[in-house]
Amino acid sequence: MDEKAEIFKALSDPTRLRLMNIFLATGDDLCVCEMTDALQLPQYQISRHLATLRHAKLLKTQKQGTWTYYSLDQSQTGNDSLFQFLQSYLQGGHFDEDRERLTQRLILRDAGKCVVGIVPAAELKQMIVEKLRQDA
Amino acid sequence: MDEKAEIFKALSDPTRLRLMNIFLATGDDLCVCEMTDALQLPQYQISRHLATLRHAKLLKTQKQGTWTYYSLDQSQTGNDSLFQFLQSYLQGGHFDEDRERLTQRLILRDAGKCVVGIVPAAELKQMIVEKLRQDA
DNA sequence: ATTATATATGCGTGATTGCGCATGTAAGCA
DNA sequence: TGCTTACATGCGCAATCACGCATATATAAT
Repeated sequence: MDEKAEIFKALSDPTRLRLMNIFLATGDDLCVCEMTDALQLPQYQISRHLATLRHAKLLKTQKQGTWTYYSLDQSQTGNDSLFQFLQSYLQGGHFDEDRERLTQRLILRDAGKCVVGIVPAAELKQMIVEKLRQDA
Repeated sequence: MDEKAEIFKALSDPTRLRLMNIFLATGDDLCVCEMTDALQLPQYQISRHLATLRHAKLLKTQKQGTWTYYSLDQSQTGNDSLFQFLQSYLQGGHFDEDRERLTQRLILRDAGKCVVGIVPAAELKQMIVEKLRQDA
């Protein structure tokens, strides 16, 4: 009971809901810099909120060199039904814009992995153009 | 988005989860004294938490004389799916005990309505016996 | 009118929360 | 070894929260 309350407390912040929405949208692993770019918030803020979600056992982490990948923690009992509910429940607001920015940002990945840190919003489009040219 | 966060914040407290569980269990209207007896907490605490849930538009109220009946607010968009999720999500812990105490307490109703205020736990069983004798 | 009852709320307190700023840690690279 | 990069965290502050205690409000009953 207290445990459930802790989970809802973790979901009781707009930034953390935006983070959860992003994970539910991709179903993929994401590193901190990608989420920082998607939500357009200071890195330390993203880090803190991710830690909160991890302590609530909604997310899990996996380190790969300097990069830390976060993803939905499917191992916890009840999380599956929670995630399924959230996926349909989180709509409207700025959720869609976050998803769009994330989609853009993920183009910069190489072989499915993040290869750059935080990208200033002003430089993203140019970098995407270069990336697409390289791939061709 | 902020609105959704507010809803989860309303759900981020053990006592409020117990209250929601009780409403989901009965689907019925309940007055403050009945919930006070079911959760075995001070009246002012129940009142405060109910106000929080009402402000989050999870519950609505309806006055009948001195009694105030609370019930699930089905009119808000998204609440239906939320309630459906919660009903299966809230299990175990002390949720079941609350439901049992509520079932007992509801026996004291007359024609489906509450007719007594807060009943000290020590007196409940005796009152139920009398009530059942009257009904027969 | 007065009293009793059902519910709500003002107030003070200790605890928690989110933010901003700065810095710490750890891994990769020159 | 030293520098850069990705991420985490200590600290102080202002805001919010839940509780306990007492009291206010409102309706009903005598």
